Amino acid sequence: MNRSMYAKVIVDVPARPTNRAFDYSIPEHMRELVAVGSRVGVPFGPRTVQGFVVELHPGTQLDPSKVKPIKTAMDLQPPLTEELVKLASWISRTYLCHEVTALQAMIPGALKAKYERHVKAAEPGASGLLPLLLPGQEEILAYVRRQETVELQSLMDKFADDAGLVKGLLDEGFLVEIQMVKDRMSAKKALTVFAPEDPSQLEAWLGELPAKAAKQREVLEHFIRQPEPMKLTDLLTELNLSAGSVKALADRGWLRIEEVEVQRDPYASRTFKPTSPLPLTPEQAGVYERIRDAVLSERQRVFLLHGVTGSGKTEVYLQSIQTCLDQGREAIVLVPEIALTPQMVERFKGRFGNRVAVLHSRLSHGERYDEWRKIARREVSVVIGARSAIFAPFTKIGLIIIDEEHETTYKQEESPKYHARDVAIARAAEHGASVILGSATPSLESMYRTTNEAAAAATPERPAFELLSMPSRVEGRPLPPVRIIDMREELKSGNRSMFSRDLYKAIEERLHKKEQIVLLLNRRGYATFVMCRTCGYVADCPHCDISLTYHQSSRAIRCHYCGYAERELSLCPDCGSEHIRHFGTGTQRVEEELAKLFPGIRVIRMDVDTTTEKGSHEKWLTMFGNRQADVLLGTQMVAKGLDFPYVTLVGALAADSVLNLPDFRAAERTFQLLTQVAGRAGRHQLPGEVYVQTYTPEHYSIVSASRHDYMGFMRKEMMMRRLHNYPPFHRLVLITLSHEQVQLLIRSGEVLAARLKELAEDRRDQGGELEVLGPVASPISRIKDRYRFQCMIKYRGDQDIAQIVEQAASVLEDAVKTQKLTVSIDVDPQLLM
DNA sequence: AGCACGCCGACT
DNA sequence: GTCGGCGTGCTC
Repeated sequence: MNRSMYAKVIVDVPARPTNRAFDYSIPEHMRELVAVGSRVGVPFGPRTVQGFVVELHPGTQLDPSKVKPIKTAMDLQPPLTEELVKLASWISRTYLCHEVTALQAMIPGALKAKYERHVKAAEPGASGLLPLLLPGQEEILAYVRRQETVELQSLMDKFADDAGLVKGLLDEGFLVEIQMVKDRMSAKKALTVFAPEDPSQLEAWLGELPAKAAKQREVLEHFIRQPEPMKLTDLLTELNLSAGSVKALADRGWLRIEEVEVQRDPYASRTFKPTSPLPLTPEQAGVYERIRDAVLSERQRVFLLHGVTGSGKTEVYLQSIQTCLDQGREAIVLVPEIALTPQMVERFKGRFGNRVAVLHSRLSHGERYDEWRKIARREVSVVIGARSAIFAPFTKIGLIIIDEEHETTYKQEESPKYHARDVAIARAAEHGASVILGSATPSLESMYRTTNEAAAAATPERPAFELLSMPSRVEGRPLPPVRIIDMREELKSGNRSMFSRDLYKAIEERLHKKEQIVLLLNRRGYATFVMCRTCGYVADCPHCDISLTYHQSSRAIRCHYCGYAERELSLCPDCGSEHIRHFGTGTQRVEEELAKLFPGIRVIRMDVDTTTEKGSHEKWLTMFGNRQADVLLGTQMVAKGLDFPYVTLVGALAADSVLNLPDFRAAERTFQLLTQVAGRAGRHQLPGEVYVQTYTPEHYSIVSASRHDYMGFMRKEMMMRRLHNYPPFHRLVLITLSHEQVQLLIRSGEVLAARLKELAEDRRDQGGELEVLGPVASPISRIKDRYRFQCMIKYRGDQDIAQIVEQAASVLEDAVKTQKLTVSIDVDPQLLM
């Protein structure tokens, strides 16, 4: 039997006309290496590109003479499972991205293709070429001959002035091009020494050694004592010898030296204290039993676990995972990047030991790749990680947990703009797995899906959720009392400081009692904007539509969108006045103020400016945990998941900072943030207290948060959303156009909106609810010198929105191609910026 | 996305 | 007459 085989390949060319599978034949010798999910190098037009095999067929619809063979097979084992390949197609249809973009998102960065173009000199006289060389070409050719092969780019760089000559040599065949598609990184390998299978042989050989070969003798004796394979470098250091002696033994065939893959284990040097399951409270037990039954049923079930902060959700997760593992299945746990702290990792490693792989953005390329390989080889059965860990290449998933499910980090802001929650539900359907969405403040979208109304409209694609509740904290500790402080009153009484009198007193008291304080201010830098008091000039970013933020430490004003920075202003660039003032308060300024008000106070500031360095996040938290600081001051990142027993005071310095954002979710975000940060206080023996400073003390999000009243907030917010046709009642698609020229942008926006409105009209005639808003300038109307306009589609139910959006977007195809207009489509956007 | 092919202006 | 500009169209 010698029937040919064909592969359908999605090539790594993210463009509309190439967003489909291309057929390739599989050469005989590659049959074993090419499977669904493999990466292959394929000829595509005049070049070679990487692609993913998505189907295998015994035949092809095309004229077989047009079908080219696959050039290289890049993997021994396909990095993607068939299920993931299918999922990529679902993602591309659901979120309107190129299929290859979805596939790329599923593999670690280390496996992203790296294209290399090399050249070598042609065989002299091979084709009877006459040496008709231009001046200078001889020199280039000689250079290439000396190097054997040269990377094309480096050759071009070296002979930059004569790029045309290089091209000429290539065209006329004096130079031959070799294209390579390579991994960006391969597994780390180490030479490893192996003893023979039968160790008694070593004893015999020991006698055969010449008397003077003392070092070789030592090596043999070592392997008699310890026959396990050993890394060559370790062996050399341990026995203090040179590689020669080991090689001599290998040459005799007594020992074997081989390259073996080694793993970079970021947690290798750490030991984790094993923990055993804790006894569950009746409340936890009730929830756990529901989940256990669902996991054992091997059917897709989605639970929304609403548990107040400190109700012991993590223990329920751990025991549910245990059930899943006992069944021989695997589990994925997603946590927000920021919550992926050593505290969290420790709990999982402590319970499941080396069956856990950890994936987060702070790992190096190589470390991340190695953790991923452990998953691919099924050496682990639990993955804990940030958003992209949802693509863990497991084959028998029993349980997927998304902790803090309301967090916006689960929505990827770049293409593919997927939501990990929806991907989790889709994977669960394939695996017959259960999903737990856990939160103290569930998103309205998830909460809505536990209602009867949603259940009635449920489809296999969008199943209804089951609500589980844990309303009490473990050991009956009360939620801390929350005091709302009206900052308008403070101002009236002449207090212009960022600390209200009550908060000031409370801080003083904690310092006295040697207890700890967490302060939240959702704004980094020193001041929000810089203004001249004489003429009103405000320092704006020259590339974005946003004011510059003053940073005390670098004495610079910076743009938080594009990174533009300039030196602080001493004189107004417009009027030359010296009256430059910094308005608004950022974390840096609070830090300074604390030092002034409470001499000797020890403050740890945590924001993106102090936590970019690898391991810094952990370092600060460890310091705070060891009570080496009195105050932990920071942005959102201090609100999540931290658990320190001596924290008895939490202060939210500007509760309305999020509330005033131009986003329909502003109230929800405010409620979530306040609830989360309040949950940091009084988690252990010492009772806690929370102060919320605000200029809008009557707003329902702030009042509800102060009463720990999620249900009250949720009902009120649901009403608002229903009234304005916002999610969860309607769904959204945001289309953002950007271009350097406003005029072209406005024109394109109008063309797009007109087409959308036409299509919406048709749809409404058929009974669909769908409205089109815009075009309007985006809230941030310019970023990095590009203006931005947006259109929004609000629609109801399970309409096929993809079709409409694609049809409408196609009217811009010309402008995209010829004018460099960019179109970005965001299905279910989380941010409307 | 690249890259080649193809059709019109300023040069030997 | 040729070199080279970048508009147009295809890639199994």
